[in-house]
Amino acid sequence: MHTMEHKQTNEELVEQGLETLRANQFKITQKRKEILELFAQKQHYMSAQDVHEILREKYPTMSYNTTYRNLYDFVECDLLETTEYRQQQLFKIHCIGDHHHHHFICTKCGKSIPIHHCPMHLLEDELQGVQIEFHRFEVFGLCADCQ
Amino acid sequence: MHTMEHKQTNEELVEQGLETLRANQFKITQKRKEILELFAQKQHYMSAQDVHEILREKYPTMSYNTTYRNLYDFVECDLLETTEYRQQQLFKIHCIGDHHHHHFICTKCGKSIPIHHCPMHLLEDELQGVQIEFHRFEVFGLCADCQ
DNA sequence: CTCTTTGCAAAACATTTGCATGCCT
DNA sequence: AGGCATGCAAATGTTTTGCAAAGAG
Repeated sequence: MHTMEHKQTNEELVEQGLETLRANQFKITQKRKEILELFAQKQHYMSAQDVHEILREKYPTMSYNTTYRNLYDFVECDLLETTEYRQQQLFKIHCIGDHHHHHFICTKCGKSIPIHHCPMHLLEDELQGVQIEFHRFEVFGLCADCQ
Repeated sequence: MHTMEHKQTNEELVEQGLETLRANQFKITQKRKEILELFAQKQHYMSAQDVHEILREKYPTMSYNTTYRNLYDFVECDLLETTEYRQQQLFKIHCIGDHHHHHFICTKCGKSIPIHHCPMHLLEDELQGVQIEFHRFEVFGLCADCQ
């Protein structure tokens, strides 16, 4: 069935990510793999600092810059999606193949829960004459584990 | 008719703002009036820098800090509402009495257009067990004047 | 071997705080 | 007069850039 969606394993997510990087002329480095693995494993929104601290555990010499630049490169490739919260950019893996949706985001741990209602189609009449670039719809609060 | 809403004039908006400040034990200064007048007049989203530059035209000695602190105080009083865009906090006057709504925001000039559809009530079933703090729904793009 | 990636360092930028002076009430 | 508001200056924190050395293909 074409509507049947396959739940991706971490390895598959990482492999798809590497494939995307290759397709975009990026070289495959151990650190890039590590970043992908982290995001495949922990599908929460994380700041560049968060990500960097975790990677430092494994690569104590890794510079913040490497983390930072890779995150933004990954966003360019659509491997990651971002949001901003309290003047910080937060990153999360972008599930390939998932249809358009939004998120509940835990303000404490970054956990995200998909929200499948999107109100965009209701606004065509309200927004005549403007040229829409993008929209964001996010619900913030505490997830069950953080209350 | 109780659904008839009165379109507020700039003066009324400013007067209401001053009243709110008094109610919150803030003193009325010329600069605070000026900030309120600016927001009453130009109901766009503006950064602290934007606001400050405009105020500097009238008060060349005014410090950025005064602008900054007043903006955040006004947010505390619910005189202004905020959003963040490209790592910057943007401020807009909060229309007292207006019912809950969201905005289209022009990425070039900050113009905002109200959107009256809010999808929050549709998500109760999707978001069980979480404690919602707030939500944001914003559509970004170019307004008719900026295309 | 070539071009990309990385580490180190520092610049840029917005936010935020401390303190002395000035102003509203 | 008393306490809040302002100006000045500097600290903070994240983002962003430059350049030389190291690594992937």
